Amino acid sequence: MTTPIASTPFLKALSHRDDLSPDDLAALQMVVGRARDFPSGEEIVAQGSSPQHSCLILSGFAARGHYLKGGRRQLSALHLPGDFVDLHSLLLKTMDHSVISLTPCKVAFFNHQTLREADKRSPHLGRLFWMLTIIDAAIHRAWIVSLGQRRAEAHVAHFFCELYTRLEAVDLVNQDSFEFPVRQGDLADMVGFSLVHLNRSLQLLRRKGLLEWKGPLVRILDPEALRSLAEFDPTYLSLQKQPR
Amino acid sequence: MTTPIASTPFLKALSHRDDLSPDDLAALQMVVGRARDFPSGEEIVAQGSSPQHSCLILSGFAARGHYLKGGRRQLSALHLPGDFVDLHSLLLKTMDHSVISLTPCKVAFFNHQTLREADKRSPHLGRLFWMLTIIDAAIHRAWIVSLGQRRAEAHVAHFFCELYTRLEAVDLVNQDSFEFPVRQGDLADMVGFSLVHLNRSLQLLRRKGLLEWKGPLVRILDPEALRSLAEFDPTYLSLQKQPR
DNA sequence: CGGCGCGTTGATTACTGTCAAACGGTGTGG
DNA sequence: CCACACCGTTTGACAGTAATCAACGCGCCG
Repeated sequence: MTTPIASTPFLKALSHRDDLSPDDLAALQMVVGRARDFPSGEEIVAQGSSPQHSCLILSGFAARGHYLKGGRRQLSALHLPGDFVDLHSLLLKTMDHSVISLTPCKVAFFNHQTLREADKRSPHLGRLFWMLTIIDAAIHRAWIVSLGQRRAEAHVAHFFCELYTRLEAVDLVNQDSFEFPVRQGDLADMVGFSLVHLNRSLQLLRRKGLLEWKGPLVRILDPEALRSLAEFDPTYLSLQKQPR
Repeated sequence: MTTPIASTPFLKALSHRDDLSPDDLAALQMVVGRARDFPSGEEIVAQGSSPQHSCLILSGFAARGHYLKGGRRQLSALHLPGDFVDLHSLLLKTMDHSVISLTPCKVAFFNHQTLREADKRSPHLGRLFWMLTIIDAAIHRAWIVSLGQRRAEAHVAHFFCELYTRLEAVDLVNQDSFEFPVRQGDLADMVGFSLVHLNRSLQLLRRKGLLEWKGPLVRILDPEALRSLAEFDPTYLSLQKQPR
């Protein structure tokens, strides 16, 4: 089974940042990869491996996982549909972490060699790939700020502001709500505190009427208050169309 | 005043990761930039600005700073001699954070246009630039893991393991010691805890005989114990020569 | 109906932050 | 040469946030 790289959310993510020339699109067309389904909680890319492919999330949520002794775990990134998850394995050779599915996921794999050829054909497209990895780094920095400086409630608020904004960019938001069928334990491992404490932080936000999270559905009830509580500034997501 | 990009530590950092072809070196030669001195505590690149240049640390220590309301601040990265600090501004347009000097710094600035031309002349060199930004991202993830999962003592230990390894890669380590003339308050803002608590964590490490830090000089007394305490695995620094 | 996975709650402990003051080295001026 | 001010480090006491341990609730499925 084969799918064009032009998965809808991926194209949306790109075209939010820059215009795609016919050349870019042509180069994109030549990059096709096999798609594969993963159940929830599966390892998509293994820590320590040296992938020959980079993967793109077509649907579902995935994360980067770092495992420590004593069973502790930190998730250093959340990836959503349209995210080119491990472009960096193109240059880094050996994975220092693993990529896991947090929900059932459909994932497309792209051969590194093919990606290099696409880059040669359209250097501009190559720069856009570079840009995607740089935006990932910017998101990492935002997480570092939350982890280091925000207390639990504001940290969680910031997380949802980011999620809301990123999902909006790939048209996965409906009015004020979106699907987020992730377990609280996984979110706890992203924000770096215990499940119990995360749960209590969520309740604070709920009781203040800022958001709702029932089953798989999140509703952002008061985006403005949420942003203000989190001191959220979306600049780092680079959601502006500009020549790159 | 003008300096070749071929600052010694920068070349060392690159050649630790891959061989440089004559073409790469030629392309590197054409990229020259003005060097400038900054006193300690100065803003090198301002948050919110849209730089036309990317900067490379020739000497001294710099950091990325994120400022929040209430005077809180998080430093999301530490940069040492040879680090190409804001290559990402080439693609991101507007800075979501600032770059500041933690010590007196000599910094070289490289015009974006020139960098693009060098990339065109040597796509391999361009890939190496990309790689550098990807390694920065890997370091960010390592910091996220420390912030989220390690308690103070291990977090600081991990910080010094990383610092030691990165400085070694640019020949700035002498036996078991290196210069690190940074204030504890700045380090506290990197690891995300209060100055008082950082100070106490340092004392733990000292009392255990793992390291010494007097004035500007750090001595790693027991690297093995330090690594073990921190669960430090240098894979993420990609210090292996491989075709990229 | 029982078991299971996930969410929620309570009680207690431990870690980290905050406030405030003291200490020590260094540079300047009388 | 000493007093003094300044900056960064260190210490002490206390408050507050988050982790841990353990149990309970609840919906879903066999």
